[in-house]
Amino acid sequence: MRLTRAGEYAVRCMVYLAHKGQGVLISKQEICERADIPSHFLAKIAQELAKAQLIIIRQGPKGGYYLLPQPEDVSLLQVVEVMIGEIFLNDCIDRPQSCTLSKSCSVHRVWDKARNQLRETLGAVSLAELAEKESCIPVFPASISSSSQE
Amino acid sequence: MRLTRAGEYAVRCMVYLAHKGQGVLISKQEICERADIPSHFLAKIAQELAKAQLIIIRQGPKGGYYLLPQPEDVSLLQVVEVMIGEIFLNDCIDRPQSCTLSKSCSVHRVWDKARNQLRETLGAVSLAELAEKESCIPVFPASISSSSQE
DNA sequence: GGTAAATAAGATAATTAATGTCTTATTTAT
DNA sequence: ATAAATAAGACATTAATTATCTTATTTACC
Repeated sequence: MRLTRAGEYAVRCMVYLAHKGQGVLISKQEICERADIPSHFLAKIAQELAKAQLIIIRQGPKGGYYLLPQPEDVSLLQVVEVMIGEIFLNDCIDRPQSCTLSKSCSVHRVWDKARNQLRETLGAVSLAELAEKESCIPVFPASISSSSQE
Repeated sequence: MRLTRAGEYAVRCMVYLAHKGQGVLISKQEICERADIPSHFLAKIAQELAKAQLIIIRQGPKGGYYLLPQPEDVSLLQVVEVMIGEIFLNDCIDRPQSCTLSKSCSVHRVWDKARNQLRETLGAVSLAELAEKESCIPVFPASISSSSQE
């Protein structure tokens, strides 16, 4: 019951972009190096983020990614669920038919509550808040090392 | 980010035993059939529950399992964590060294809060509560079908 | 337009975790 | 002593995750 690497990488990428500001194009390479994400892995992650309309991908030289919505308008929950799918915690919440009683099942109700709380907590915080405070993702506008990964 | 089958089975098994009452010996076969758990899989799960002092295993003819503590004294969280390990949600919570700033990282703080909430919710409900109310685990003292799984 | 830089897209491989099964050993009621 | 019941651990299968590789496409710049 843990966030996947892909989910973790997506969060890092999004926080990094949010820190740079909405619409600011950043090269994939810079993101990889700064947020410590394997280059090809980020490519796949970015595709999903783009499909979900969270970023825009620009190809070609001077290409890269930029944040599509305002950082205030994207929650941590959104980013996480784009990557790992909707959070359910327990199978019987996802597929009510897997459990005959669902609605009146005491165990079911606990998982339902836990799930709602979790989604609420992750949904209450925006990329803007995450980016404006100090975080593990190094964002200072320093020079990028020239050791490419690609 | 979902409870494993093993975790789900463990909960079913424990709720079933709790419904029967502390100290009441129930055959493994009965539990398997009623809670719909593959027999050999339950064997492994039971070993972990026993190691964690949640049940006692009796071998031999007329053997089976019974609840060691009072149902009031076992939380859903305990059962779940015996099976899947301590819940962390995010790697950086489990291993603070995986993230340089940990304490002051804004992302870290959200996961920490979410984790605490989740563990609190699961920790607040006991097997006694789960067993006394209606649940998906069929517990009525009916006859067991004679079609053995073993 | 041509070229090179940058990312896309999808296939594939490697790794790890989860699930389930099988075999042999041990315990215990009768 | 025997048979019933579970233990313990090895093994197999499946699925998910993570990562990489190859080929294709886009686009800035000459």
